[in-house]
This record gives sequence, C-alpha cells and structure tokens, in this order.
Amino acid sequence: MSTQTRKIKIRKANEALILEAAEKIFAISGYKGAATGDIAREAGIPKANLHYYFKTKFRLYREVLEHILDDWMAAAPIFDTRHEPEDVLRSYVTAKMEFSRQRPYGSRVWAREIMSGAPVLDDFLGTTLKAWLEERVRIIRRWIHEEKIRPVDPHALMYMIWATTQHYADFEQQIMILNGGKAFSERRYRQRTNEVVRLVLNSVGL
Amino acid sequence: MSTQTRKIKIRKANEALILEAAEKIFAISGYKGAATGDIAREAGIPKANLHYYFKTKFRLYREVLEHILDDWMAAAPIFDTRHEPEDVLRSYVTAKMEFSRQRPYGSRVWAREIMSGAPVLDDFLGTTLKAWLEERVRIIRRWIHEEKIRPVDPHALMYMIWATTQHYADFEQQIMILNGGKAFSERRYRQRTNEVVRLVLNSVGL
DNA sequence: ACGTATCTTGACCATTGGGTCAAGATACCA
DNA sequence: TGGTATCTTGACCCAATGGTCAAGATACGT
Repeated sequence: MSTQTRKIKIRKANEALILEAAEKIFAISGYKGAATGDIAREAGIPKANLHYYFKTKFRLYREVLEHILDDWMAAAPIFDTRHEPEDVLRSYVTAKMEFSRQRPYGSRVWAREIMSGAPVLDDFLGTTLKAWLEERVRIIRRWIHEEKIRPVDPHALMYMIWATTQHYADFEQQIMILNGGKAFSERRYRQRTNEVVRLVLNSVGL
Repeated sequence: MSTQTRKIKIRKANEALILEAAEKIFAISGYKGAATGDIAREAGIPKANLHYYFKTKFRLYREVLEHILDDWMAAAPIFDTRHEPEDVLRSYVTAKMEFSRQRPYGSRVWAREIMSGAPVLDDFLGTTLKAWLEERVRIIRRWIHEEKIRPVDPHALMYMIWATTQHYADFEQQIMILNGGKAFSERRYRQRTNEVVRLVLNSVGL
C-alpha cells in the first residue's frame, strides 16, 4: 500500500467517524447548541484532534449537511424509474420512509437548518431542490391531465409526502412516547409504511 | 387602580413581551443556542431586566412551552364539536393550518423540543397528549366501524395531519424559497388550506 | 411630600466553548 | 535505520454567555 493510500485511509476513516458523531450531536442540539467537545467525545477522540480534521465547527456542519443532501437526493430518481402514478408514489413514499428509519439524525439536522432560516441550505433549496420539485410537479400535472389521478395541487401533495415521511424521523421521540414508550419494531414500521402509502394513494384517488 | 393591580399590570406586560421574544429566539436558535442576551435585545430590554422576571433561562423556556401547549390544546376540542367525519376533519385541519399561520415560532419550538429528546415535554406527551390522541383514535375507529370512512390506521392518519399542517410552520422558510422567494398571501394560504383538507378527506375516502 | 414595594440597569463574575499550539507519536519509504 | 509527512493530544487563550448585585428610578397609597 502506498503512503498516499495509507494516509488517505486514516483520514477518510477519521473524517467519517467525526461526521457521524457530528450528525447526531447537531441533530440533538442544533448548530449553535452543539459543542465541538461533545462531538469529539461522541466520536471518542480529543477535541484538538477533531479540529485537526475540520478547522472550524461551521465547516464541519457544512460537510454534515452535504452528506445528508447526497443521501436525500439518492431517493430522488425513484420518481422517474417507474411510470404508473401508483408505482411511482408507492416507491417514493417507501424510499422516504426508509430514509427516515435509517437516517433519523440526518433528517433532523435538515429540519433544524430550515427552522434556523436555512442560512447554509438557502442556495441549494433555491436551485437544485426547486428544479427537482418543479420537474416532479410537471409529472404530476401530466398524470392529472391524463386523468390517471384526481386533480390535486401538486405542491400540496409533495409537501404532504415530505412532511409525513419526515415526521417519522423528526418526531421519532414523540411517536415512541405516544406508542407507550416503546419504539416501532421492524415489522410494525413496515406496516406503517404501507399505511402511509395507502393514505397518499387514496388522497389522489388511487 | 390599586397598587396591586398596577404592579400586576407592569409585570404581566413585561412577561408577555419577554415570552414573545423568547418564543422567536428559541424557535430560531434552539434552547441551548439561544442567548438570554439575544432574547432581551429582541424584547428591547436589558438582560438583567429579563433575569428579574425569569430567574433562569430554563424557567423561561418552560413557560414558553406552556404557552404553546395552551394554544395547541385550544384547537383540540374541535374534534368533538361536530359529528360527521367530514366536518370534524375539515375543522380540525383548518384549525391546525391556522395555528401554523398564526404561531409559526411556537410550532418550531415544539419541534425542536421533540428533536432534542423532549426533555421537558416528555411528561405531557405521555399523559395529556397520549390520552387526547387515544380518544380521537377511538372516534376514528367508530367512524370506520360505522363505515363512514374507509378503514385506515387512525394513528397513521393523525400523524399525517399533524405532520402536514405543522410543515407549513416548521418549514415555512423552505416553502417560501421553493415558492420563488415570496411568502404565501393570505388568499393563497387559504386556498392551500383547502387543498390540504381535500387531500386528507380523500385519504380516508371522503 | 414621604415611605415602601417594585422595577431598571450597568458593571461584574465564573464557566463554557471554539480554536490554537507545540511537543511528541506513528507510519511509511528509501 | 534515518528522514519526512501525517497524526495525536494536553495545555492554553480569549470571547461569549448565564446569572448576580447593588445602586438608583418609578409608582402609588397615605
């Protein structure tokens, strides 16, 4: 193994470790509320070491957000691969529910960023996300025009899907408490996912 | 006016002023991230004065949450006053949308509290809110039994309503950016409210 | 007008927290 | 094995922040 490779390996491993810890702490405490010392402790390294890999807390935060965006957008293409509205919506809602299950902290960091006024995501929202959304809106309009689904406000529909699926990540704690203090089992979560799919499909008349 | 009354008047006025400022700052920065100095500046008073009315930041935070709970629960009885599912759901969704419009900061403080693990609301969620929810669940089950709506998972439905309506408060900034950078007009928001109502009604087969 | 309770506020204190630094430890190649 | 680049870490610095205090200012009943 070359020096280069070795170095890169150590760096990548430590960066990944720190990013994961940071995502959790930022999710729980918010940007301002998160202490780099807490993040370092969560990662099991000294604070100075964290600052060796990420010069500033802000840079670290930005990279955490970028990570989340990558994974968030990964669920995006699903909207295109199938063609019947029912298949597309089912796949998309299922993928979003899966994301909420797998990456609850990521979803919360996103939510907090928006609630803080989206100082960092502002640009992304206005360009990439807006373009992506408008494309899906166009697809939905086509479905309506072809009378494949009942006439709905496409934006209202998309927001309902986002809100509902992300709710299972962002409000996980509330859901757990309302569920008698115990978390959903794998199986129960899959059933719930199907229920959400059915609600969404019915909302557009499918 | 008696001394007592006068004193109380000054105190109440200042407390209200501080609580409003605090709700905004907590909504934007989170509990840990919010500085009492910022809250004081937002309220237009010196920090020492704020601490005269609220001994600690934590006490202030708790009172802000209590305020929000009061208003949140105010929308709750609507679920009972009318009897046909369609009327009940329409009124409830409309009330929640109205709350998101009028008190966006309150909704965000709530969301942040839950995402932090609900350290303060924990008790409320497990008792009052759980009881309230289970009562509504029972009502929904009755509707299903009477075949007034199609069979849905009552919890999944309630969470969809909460998530979707609160989305308009918590993600206001994102919605604005996706709307081309301009906020919804009163009229547009009312239209959107009706769209949300229709989506919800359709989701249960109405 | 006087006395008392409340309110106001600048100055101050102790702790926390982001970020730096320099002295080692480690890894790898020649 | 020696040299160099990277990595690790305790100690340290300074600005920000929650909270205190004591000296006034204000309000109001008598």
